[in-house]
Amino acid sequence: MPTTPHPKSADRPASESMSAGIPDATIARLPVYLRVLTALAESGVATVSSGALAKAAGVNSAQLRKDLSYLGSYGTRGVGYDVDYLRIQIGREVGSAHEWPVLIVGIGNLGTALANYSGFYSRGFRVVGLVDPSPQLIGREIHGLAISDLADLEQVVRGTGAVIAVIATPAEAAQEIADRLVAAGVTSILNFAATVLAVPEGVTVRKVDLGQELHILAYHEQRKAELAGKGEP
Amino acid sequence: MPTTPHPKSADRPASESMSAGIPDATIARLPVYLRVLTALAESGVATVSSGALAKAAGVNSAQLRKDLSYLGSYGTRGVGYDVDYLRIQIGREVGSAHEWPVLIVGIGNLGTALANYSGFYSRGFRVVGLVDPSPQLIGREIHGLAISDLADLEQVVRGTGAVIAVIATPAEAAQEIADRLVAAGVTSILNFAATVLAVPEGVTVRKVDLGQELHILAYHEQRKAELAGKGEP
DNA sequence: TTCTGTGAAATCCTTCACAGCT
DNA sequence: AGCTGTGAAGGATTTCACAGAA
Repeated sequence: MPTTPHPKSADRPASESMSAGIPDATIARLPVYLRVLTALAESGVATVSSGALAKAAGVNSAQLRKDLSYLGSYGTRGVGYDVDYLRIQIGREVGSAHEWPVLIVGIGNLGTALANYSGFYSRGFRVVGLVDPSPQLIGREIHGLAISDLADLEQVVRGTGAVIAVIATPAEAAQEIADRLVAAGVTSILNFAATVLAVPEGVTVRKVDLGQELHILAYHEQRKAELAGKGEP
Repeated sequence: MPTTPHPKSADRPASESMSAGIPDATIARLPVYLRVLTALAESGVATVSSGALAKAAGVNSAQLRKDLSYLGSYGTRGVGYDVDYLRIQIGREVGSAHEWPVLIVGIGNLGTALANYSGFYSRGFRVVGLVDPSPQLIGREIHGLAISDLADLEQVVRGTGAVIAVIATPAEAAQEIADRLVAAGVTSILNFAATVLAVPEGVTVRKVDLGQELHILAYHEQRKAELAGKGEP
């Protein structure tokens, strides 16, 4: 999985009332199921078995059933799952019932790609703010949304009510921006910068490092090459 | 971690000669250590303890020591690790001794961002091919490299000798492109398209789904909101 | 004494296998 | 008869805690 500086130690969150404690690994897969279910619904499929859904999502069917069991018992034994109903249930759990306002900081190539990424919109995220320090970019629009000056970061955060922000700046700038975002009220950060962010307790950071992903592939390539060197069975 | 359709079952790779069997979780962290070590070297630091390195990399110090122990015993008890030496060792293991030629398919916003991403170059990857079907893009150059016609995909793969490819196309096109890449000799794919790729045994796929990452953040946000509802300790 | 290297314990995740609805 | 829901087994990863080298 993407190497995430996890919520670390964290005292057992005390009150486990009702819908608590879904494993991170599971919530990472829910969006995949959601996408497959959407495709099925569009194809007019009304019910689906765990086996079929699992295959389309690229996971083991037992895993799929266990994942869904964390949400509740939404299937029918002997039949399968109702596509539309399951879609609603997963969507609710995953947070897309909510419309999340998202702020993107750093409108370079990557930030622009993210601002244009339609996948966000269709999954309940609204890009409500674009921020960059470059005078050449400030004022330009992407999908009708004007780029704001980095100097006004705090006002943009407060004005949009965004609690989720994406950092797509050079590594050098990332920590300072994270500090300012957190001070202004952001509590979740998706970090594309190649640096480890220090944030206070209660703020969640997920890191995506593109070079890192390639490194992992390169490692597997190297292993393959080594294995090929010695006689294969 | 990034939700990766893992090499699945995979028979125990038989011959465990010398440097075999490093856990995936560890190799996912090695690039992070590498980056921190590079920064330290540039700051003129000659030795570093596991505690300091771990803190800078955002991991537990026991974890860092265990990770490094898979590579060998490169530290000195009572002292720490020699920054330059450790850097070489990790670099070798992680595959950056090799210069990996990489092909990018789909030169939209994301593909362009990737083609411009300097992080690749500095870590031993060379973008040697850019491919897109759009007549408006074919022939344009990014950093002196011209975009090739998707129709010529196979020739580009063979001509460059790339075995690692990045797919940054719409989801609909991804599977067909993956099939063609594999047929032409590519054995590792980094997939940004929002779809599960089916590939033959022996081909490694890593998937990065940007919307998915946001979903996970949204989930944590929702949990925070729920917890805030009931009296905090 | 300091800090690494590593068995062993603890935790987290996946897969199996089967009881129980429909 | 078919397919879900889930204890329990099995793996993998993380953390602990301490023996041992400098």
